Amino acid sequence: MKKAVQQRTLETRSRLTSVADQLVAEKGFEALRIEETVQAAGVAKGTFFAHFKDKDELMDLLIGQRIETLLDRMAAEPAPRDADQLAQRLMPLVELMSSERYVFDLIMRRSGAMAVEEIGPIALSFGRLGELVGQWLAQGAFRRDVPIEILVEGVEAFLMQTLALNFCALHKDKTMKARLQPYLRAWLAPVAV
Amino acid sequence: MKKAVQQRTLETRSRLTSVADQLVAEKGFEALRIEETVQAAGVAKGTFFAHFKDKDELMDLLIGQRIETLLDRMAAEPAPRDADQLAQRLMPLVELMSSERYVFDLIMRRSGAMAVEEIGPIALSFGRLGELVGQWLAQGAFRRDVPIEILVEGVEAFLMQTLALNFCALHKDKTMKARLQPYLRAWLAPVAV
DNA sequence: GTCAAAAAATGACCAAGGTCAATATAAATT
DNA sequence: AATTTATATTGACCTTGGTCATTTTTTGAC
Repeated sequence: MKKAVQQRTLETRSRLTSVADQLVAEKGFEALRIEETVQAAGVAKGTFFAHFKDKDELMDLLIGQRIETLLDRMAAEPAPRDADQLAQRLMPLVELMSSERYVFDLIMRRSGAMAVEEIGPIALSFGRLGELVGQWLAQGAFRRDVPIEILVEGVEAFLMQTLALNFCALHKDKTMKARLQPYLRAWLAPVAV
Repeated sequence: MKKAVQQRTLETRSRLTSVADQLVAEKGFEALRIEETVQAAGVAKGTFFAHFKDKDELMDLLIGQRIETLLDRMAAEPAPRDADQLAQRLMPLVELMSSERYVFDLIMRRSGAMAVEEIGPIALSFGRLGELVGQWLAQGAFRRDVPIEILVEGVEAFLMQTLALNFCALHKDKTMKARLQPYLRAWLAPVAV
């Protein structure tokens, strides 16, 4: 049996991703061009597509990394105890996702995977986010009349709604925190039984 | 003052849209090609882009028309009186939006407009949907502790969540109605005060 | 060290959306 | 009817993501 993956492969791949990450840092995700990336990395275009299925897969990786970093920080702090604290805790993620329309669209496309083998970094990080939020909801003063799993999905739904409205001319007046808070309050408040 | 718009213009535009609509009916939205469309309509490619800013704008029009048709039917029936009836009423829309991944993505991109002059058929139809749902919520046995506007946005958020999960391998088991219902029950149920 | 097979890299090429200077047509003016 | 001006159409060309047969490099076996 031969060695499955060569050293060269790892180097090329890491060169591609780091170059791309650098270019994104300079000019944003939207502006990244594959041609530019491969030139800067010193490889041919075809090489790129031997390493990544398509442009989205690279973007998935780059954005997924950033989400993971945010999740690390979010998980390190003590659990939020009410809806407003939860909204507050989610703000770094909101900020990343609203930094560019392109980023939001890509996350929408990739946060759920059509097939198991398609699960990428973003989908994984959203799975992790769901677990984290689930733990918080189990601890704090939140409603208990609905399965936590459903509550978590609702939080994700409102997160997306907040972002979608952010890219909408008619709703530019409010800050995103001010938009997310009332949703989460109404969704998560303990219910008198 | 000169006649602003020529007869020829209307004819060309209508030929383009009807040909495209036909092609979509045959092969789906995803498979529509501009080149194919202009050939079938007997015009040059440039002509298409003199009539539509880009491919999305044509798709917006075609999908917007279908949504309007659904809304006509939905509005004609008596108001749903609880969350389950509301979920039921929304099913035709869910079905359209889940017919193709492409359709869902386009609606996500276009249901809110970045600028007022960008408001297209889909954004208009979603405005109309919001008003319709608002009227229903004002009539039925729904919670009153939250402004109706927020409730409506929540319904839209859960609609999108339901569809997003539908295109997700991990959640293929449930029907979309079965997924939408618990969200709307938990979101809209009257609250003891 | 040599050789065969597997893995990786290459770049010409393709697909499909989108642009624009040039051209053709229609409408208003004389 | 001729002329001018606004509007509509054209198609060659551009951009950019993506493909694939061919070539180069690496690796394991002898």
